[in-house]
Formats: sequence, structure tokens, C-alpha cells
Amino acid sequence: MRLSRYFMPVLKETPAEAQIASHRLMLRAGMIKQAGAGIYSWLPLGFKVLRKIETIVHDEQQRAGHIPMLMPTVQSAELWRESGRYDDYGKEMLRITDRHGRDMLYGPTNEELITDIFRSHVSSYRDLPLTLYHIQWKFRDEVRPRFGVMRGREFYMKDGYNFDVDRDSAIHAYNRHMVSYLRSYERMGLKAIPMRAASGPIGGDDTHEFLVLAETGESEVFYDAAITDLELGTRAVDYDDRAQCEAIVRKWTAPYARTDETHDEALFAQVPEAQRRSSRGIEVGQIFYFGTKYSEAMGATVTNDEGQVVPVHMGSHGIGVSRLLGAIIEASHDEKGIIWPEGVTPFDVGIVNLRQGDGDCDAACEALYGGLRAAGLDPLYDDRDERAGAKFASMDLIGLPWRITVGPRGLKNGVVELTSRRSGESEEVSAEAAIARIAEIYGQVRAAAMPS
RNA sequence: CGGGCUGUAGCGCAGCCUGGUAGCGCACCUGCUUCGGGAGCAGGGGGUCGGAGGUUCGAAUCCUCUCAGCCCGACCA
Repeated sequence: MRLSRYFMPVLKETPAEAQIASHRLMLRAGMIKQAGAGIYSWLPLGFKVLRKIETIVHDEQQRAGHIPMLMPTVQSAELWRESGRYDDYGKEMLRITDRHGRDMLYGPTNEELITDIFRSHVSSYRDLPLTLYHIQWKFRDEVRPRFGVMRGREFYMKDGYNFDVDRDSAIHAYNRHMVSYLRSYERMGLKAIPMRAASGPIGGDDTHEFLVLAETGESEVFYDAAITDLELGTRAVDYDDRAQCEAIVRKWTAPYARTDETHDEALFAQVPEAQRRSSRGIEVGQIFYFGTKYSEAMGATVTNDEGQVVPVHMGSHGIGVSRLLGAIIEASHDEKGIIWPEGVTPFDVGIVNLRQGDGDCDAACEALYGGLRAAGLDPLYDDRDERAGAKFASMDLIGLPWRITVGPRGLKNGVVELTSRRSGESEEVSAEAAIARIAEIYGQVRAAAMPS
């Protein structure tokens, strides 16, 4: 993309309403525009990152054998009356009346709909196990939305639901989700720690929350430092292999890691003192096993292999897709701006032309731009008629992980400058070498996306 | 939902107390110079002051109502 033809309204000054880094930076980088309290338009740059995160989630869910679908945002109140949650949910649920006076609602979650779909079409244990998920906009009428997309009223979320014939099979679904979530977060460049959590209104005994460590997190967390060293990496995982999934879950849940809701001082005291950590965390996902709570209430049953009609065992699992943008920025920024991990960056690399209008510089930049695109990369070429300082400041602000700087000084020696946003380190290389290097870096990122 | 606060140009703000017909910086447009970390000079465009009502000769400024947004707390993915 050529910046002169793109729409990226960056702000030099910080809008008054933004309190935390991610909100401030998303507004300044021209990623979002507030449309109302807790409601945002996603401008091109923000939309691009949102799509990248969404794609990673889709990849990893499908790799784990989970099936994508799409349920509506607006739902009828009928099903919610059946589950008893129409009254329970309270003012957080946005209620709407249609022209016929029917009670409708903008969905805050989808257990009712999915259970209805399931009971309409599945009646035998032979159709199990089944895990369906979707990524859809939700609305919760928060009393006090704040922190930009971290706590909006409208938010984009992946929610999935597993249906299993018995507890063991449902626990395997739980484990599968944990592994797929760990891999998803790693691909986004995040360290998200699974922590034993309280179940809240959704119910269920087994539940873990995934937390990204950040000063601005809403939860206080306590953990054994050993857990931050764990890495899934690119190892092949057979999601049908119960023992393998269970082993990974056991490893990731062995070190102490809890939020303040479930924190146990006595247990924490058993962690070697040098490894005890307390911090704040941003919740970016949660998985639940809740047994037959919804299936019993709504009659979601199957006939098992002994001919008995039994309620199915269910679990639900969520990832806050829109919230993740905020979380990633909270975990990865500096005073100049955002620092995107390669896995989610809106553009792979930025090209800064220091002397726009200079024949040699323009030609070199065009060649670089074409070469990067030919290599399957997605560069952002700052071809605006701006001074160097302004271009550098914009690039730093929007946080592309790599920058190639082209100026008359370097061109005289046949080199361009390749700079890492994260480390700030630069090296002078030929244009060809820069392309090769960027291609190599993203080759690894793309490899992680390939099914194992 | 309790407490506090703010709406004046695209953004950040001053003016309001002590009414007299709107200003600064950035951004934007034109020209010249500049050109490796948000350039300089000159010229220019843009707002009727969130909305409604009231007081007054006169309201951004005073009063009433209303809408929107923000902050602290409680709550929450």
C-alpha cells in the first residue's frame, strides 16, 4: 500500500479522553474512532489488525478440529426466557423491541442459540463429539465502558461450544481448547498465562482464564515465574490424542497461577520465594466446562450407546478478539508508539523515502516496493511529500516491526537501512538483501500458520 | 448505580467569575526557502460557542431544562 493513497489519519496530539496507552495509541495511529460510549468504528489500519487476529483464531480453532459457523447478533427473547437468563441477565443485556412489539435483544453471548441448534439437529451419540464456534459482534451494556476497545460495550469475540457424550470426552474438549488457545496467543506474540479462575454467571467447575501481564490489567494475578518460560513453539500437536493434550495442559497448569478471585495464600507460599510474582493482567480468553447445566435446562439430549436418553456435556470457550488489540499494545509499546509482533502487524514492513521527488530515491523505493510485493509481502510505502522526521514519527507510532529507510546518502553507497522497531537497531544492506531478510522473517511467521 | 467533571474550528486548549458579537497552538490550502527524526517565513480558509428555553438593549459568558462524553468507585470478556 502506498501511504499517499491510504486512509490513516494519525494524530499528533492525544485526544483528551484516552487514559491508557493502548487507547491513546489506537486513536493516535488512526486505528479506531469512537462512535459512542464503548462503541468504535474500525478505521483501515485497526480493521487490518482485527482481521489478522481473527484469522489466527480461525486457523487454530480449525486446526483443533472445531467447526466455524455464524450466529446472528440480534436474537429473539424466547430462547432466553426458556433458559431463564432473560430475567437473570439484567441491565447488561441490550433489549430491543421490533415493530410488532416482540422482545428482541442484541446478543451478549450465544449459549441459548447454539443449544437450540444442537437439539434441533443432533440426537445420537454417534454425532458426537462436536465443537462449533463463531466469531461475532456482541453487546454488553456496561455501566461504565472505558479503556477504548479493552472494555467497550460492543466487542468482537470468538465463542465456541463443545458437545460431548460424557465427562471424559468433554474434558478432552477442554484440554484441546487450552492447547489451541496457547498456540493462538503465541502466534500473536503474546505471553498469555492460563490461570485458575472463578466460574461466574456461566457456571461450571473447571475454568481457566488467560491473562496477559500488563500494568493496566483489571485483575490482580499471582503466579510462579516458571510458567512464563513455557513455550509451545511450533511442535506438532495431534488434537485427537487425549494423552498428548492432557500432558500439555498438565504442564501449563502445574505452576501456581491464579487471579485474585481464586488466589490461595497457603498454596502460593509453597512456591519458592524467588519465583513468586504478583502483577496485573488483562483477561483475553476463558474456557469452561459446565457439564449439563444448559443441556438439562433446554433439553439438549442424545441417545447413548445403551439406548438411554442423556443430557450432553458442554463447555464454552471465548477469546476477546477486539480486546486483544488493546492487550497486545499494552504489552508491546514504548514512548514513541506501538510495537507490533510480526504475527499481527497491519503491514509487514514500512518503506520510508527520505527524499520524495528525488529521481534516485523514488526509483529505489519503487523497486523495493515491487520486490517486497513480488516476494509475497505486504509493505507500506510512505510516499508522502513529508520530511524525514514526520515519516519516522508516523512509522514509529503505527509500529510496523521493520522499516526500510531509503535516502540519497545510502543510495550513493548502494545500501538502504533496515531497522527493527523493537530493538531500534539498524543495519545497512543492499535492497536485495533487505527484501531477502524480510522474506525470511515472515517465512517463519507464515510457517506457523500452516497446519501441522 | 453512587460521587465528581467537561462540551468553544479536525485535534489540544484559552475566553465564562467581572455579558458588548470569538482567540491561540497543531492540522488544512497557496507561494518561496528547506529537506536523515513531527521545518521556517509570508499569505489564506474554516467555528455562532452540544441542544432547547429564559433573563437582558445585547448571552460563549447569567438562569432552567435537556443531550452527549469523560474521570473515581462498585461491576464486568
